[in-house]
Amino acid sequence: MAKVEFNIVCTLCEHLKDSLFNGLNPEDLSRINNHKTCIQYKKGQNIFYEGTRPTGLYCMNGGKVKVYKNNVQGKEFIIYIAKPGDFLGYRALLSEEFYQATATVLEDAKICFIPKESFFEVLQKNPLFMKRVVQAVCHEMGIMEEKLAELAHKSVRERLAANLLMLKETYGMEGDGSTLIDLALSREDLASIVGTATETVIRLLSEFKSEGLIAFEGKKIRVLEPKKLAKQADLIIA
Amino acid sequence: MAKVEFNIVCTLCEHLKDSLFNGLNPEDLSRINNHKTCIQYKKGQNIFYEGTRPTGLYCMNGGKVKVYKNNVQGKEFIIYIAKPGDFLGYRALLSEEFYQATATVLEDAKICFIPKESFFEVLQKNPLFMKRVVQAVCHEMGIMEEKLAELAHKSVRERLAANLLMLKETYGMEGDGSTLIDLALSREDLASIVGTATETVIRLLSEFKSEGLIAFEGKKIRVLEPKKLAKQADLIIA
DNA sequence: CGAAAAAAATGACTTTTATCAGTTTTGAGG
DNA sequence: CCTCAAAACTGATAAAAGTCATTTTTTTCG
Repeated sequence: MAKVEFNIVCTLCEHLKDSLFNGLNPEDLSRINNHKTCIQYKKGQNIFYEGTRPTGLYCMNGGKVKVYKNNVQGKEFIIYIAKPGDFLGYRALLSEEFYQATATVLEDAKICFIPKESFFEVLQKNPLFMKRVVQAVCHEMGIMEEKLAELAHKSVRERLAANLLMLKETYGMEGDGSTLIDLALSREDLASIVGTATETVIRLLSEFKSEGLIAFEGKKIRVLEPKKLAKQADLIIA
Repeated sequence: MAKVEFNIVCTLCEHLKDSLFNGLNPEDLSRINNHKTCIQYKKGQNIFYEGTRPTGLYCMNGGKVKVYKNNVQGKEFIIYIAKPGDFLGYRALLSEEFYQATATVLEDAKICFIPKESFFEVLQKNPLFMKRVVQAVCHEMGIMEEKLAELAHKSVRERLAANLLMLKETYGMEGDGSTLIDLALSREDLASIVGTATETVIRLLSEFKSEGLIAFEGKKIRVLEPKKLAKQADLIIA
């Protein structure tokens, strides 16, 4: 598949406000802008592969990308799902290690690539930017600690409920008193997020549906009763 | 319990070489040194609590400390075990959030406390130090991603084997062709590391023992057959 | 539009692991 | 050295979740 480039100026990027680049001085932003390459990806294309060396930073301008690890049997575990404004692959870049995960496009995406050198230059010149990146990384790490504990001690039902609420927070679109999770996830992907088998997710989703907690809307899920879902997630009873 | 202080000079600290402070210029190291408070803790004492705000950085000079989260039912999940030279509580400090975990002494410990201001001052003045901290945080995050995937898709037996090998790498003491894990962990703590029930750990450990993979030495575990243990962990067969 | 492939769903069955209840062993402190 | 409590261990049982096989539905694309 040929790479389809597109063009955009960082200062005019509609997602700048959601990005770590927000607040960067014009000079540094233009340095980023002048060195970046912007590419359009189709669903299913890979951005980077586990085991390869990062050569720069990806910055999401559109679409959704899953970042996941494959285990020996080929089972996926999705670490996170990147949306416009998010950085992609910065962990391995900053620790100067190989990628430990693979990134694949879930919904057609526009992604800008900033070469390692330009990113590091701006990072080193700009302590405030560095501080914000560090804060973001450490915040991210806190989320992972949370996930670890959740994975260790919660049931699949609880984890599914918790993850639906999390997806609702991040990708939710409000509408007629409920929230649509604006993310076309397959049951298999949802299972890879929760850390369980596809069949189990299917069964639990239909339970949640018959209990009136959620509804299906095409490939998407609508959260009808977030509070009841939270009860399922929090093990208040069990 | 009264706090027992002790005194040590950073430049003479035997664990400096294992620490992120290693390579710091004398001026900055003396700034750290002049502002630190060093305290001795007994087994069972807490260093900090989940939900409180960090006021500085802890730097381990002796002993072992577990950092863990409690779930609703009071079940622990141990995120990591800190040893001399390690920083403690830097994640929440850097992201300027509350502690998300609690730290409790496993083996009598000597820990130096560096006030937030001094740490940040050195961090901001010293880009190279900042870079090393960022690298360390990002490396740590990679380990967590690994753990997440492991927790999601490996069986308890596999996880126990993997964690024994990990503990061997970090706390191992070589001796007569095998390695002693120099860490007095209760079965309960080991279960909290693996993310399972105490009884399950006990059963699996005695299986590993009867298969000749490990041996018990007082409260400690000796790894006899790391390769066979790795086979158990890696799901090469299953 | 229609055929083929992919995804979702359902059912039966098995395995893993948690839980509970009880016993034995160990270790700390008087 | 003895007592008591905590930790380690054992066994039985139940629940949760994975796996496999099969069907139904949806999607893709020639």
